[in-house]
Amino acid sequence: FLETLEQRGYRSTEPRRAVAQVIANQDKHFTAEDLREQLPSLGRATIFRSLKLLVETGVLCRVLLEDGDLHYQVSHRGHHHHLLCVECGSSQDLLGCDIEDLLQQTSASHGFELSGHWLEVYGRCRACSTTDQPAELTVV
Amino acid sequence: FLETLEQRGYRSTEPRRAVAQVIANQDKHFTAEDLREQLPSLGRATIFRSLKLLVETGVLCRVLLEDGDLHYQVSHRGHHHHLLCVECGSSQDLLGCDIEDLLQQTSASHGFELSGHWLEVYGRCRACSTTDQPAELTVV
DNA sequence: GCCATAAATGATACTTAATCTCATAAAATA
DNA sequence: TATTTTATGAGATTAAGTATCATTTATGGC
Repeated sequence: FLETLEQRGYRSTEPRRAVAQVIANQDKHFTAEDLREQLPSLGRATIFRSLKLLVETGVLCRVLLEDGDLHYQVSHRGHHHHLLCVECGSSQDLLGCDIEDLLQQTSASHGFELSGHWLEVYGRCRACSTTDQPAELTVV
Repeated sequence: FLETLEQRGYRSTEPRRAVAQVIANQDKHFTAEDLREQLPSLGRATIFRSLKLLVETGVLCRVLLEDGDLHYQVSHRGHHHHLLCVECGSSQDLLGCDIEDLLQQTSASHGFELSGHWLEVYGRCRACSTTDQPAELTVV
């Protein structure tokens, strides 16, 4: 995580190491506030600055929840999408999705020069759809 | 616009008519703040309450801009997506998109029970891609 | 048309999320 | 280790939206 920073000329500081440590332990998407709770010694601004930096460098990506909330999660490199479980809050990455081609065609037919897109997919993960009772509604 | 309200038992009030009037004249997506500027006589809360109501009843839909900003625009009924021009801020609706089927398949192969999705497509509209110079960068 | 009542409004306080400012502290490197 | 540049933290500030509640307004029965 920190390597990317160094490559770009950013310094390896104690707060940034702390942030890296915490996000590495995160198994779900999280908010800036989540980080703050786990890193009470860090200043507000530092948390946000770090998050911004991490998104810019591609270490984190942003996840749009169904209710409009914006969360963060550790990112796989490159463009990808998320399958977000609306019950347990887990997320899987969607890598082999052919949506690009489809969009390219559709856009072109509207005279539109495609430059990017944002896609989030919501549903229930395997674990949650086999148990009828939503086990952990409070997690999200 | 107002018919929907009446059908649901909401009252047709002066402020709501004013909001309906203004959004009908909107040719692009807009923010709550935009409305406020055009309706300075209305209270803050009323604007937000109206917007919320209009989204719930399907008259408006929310649009996620590339930079994460959330805007509103008049909605076509039913599920659809937007082709958003990143230069002039215009948007076209994408109705005949087969993405559902594709997502359904992809999700299933991940053991995922699909329940919904959110898609925004960014690029340049026909007008902006023919002129090399972005005519109105300030609009968005 | 008038009145009672239920709902909507507006002013303002509050909340939440994020950014800005700037003096201080810490890294990197010479 | 001294210098310089960058990052940090505290707190003020902004922005977007929600909550509260007294006042106003629409609506439906009379």
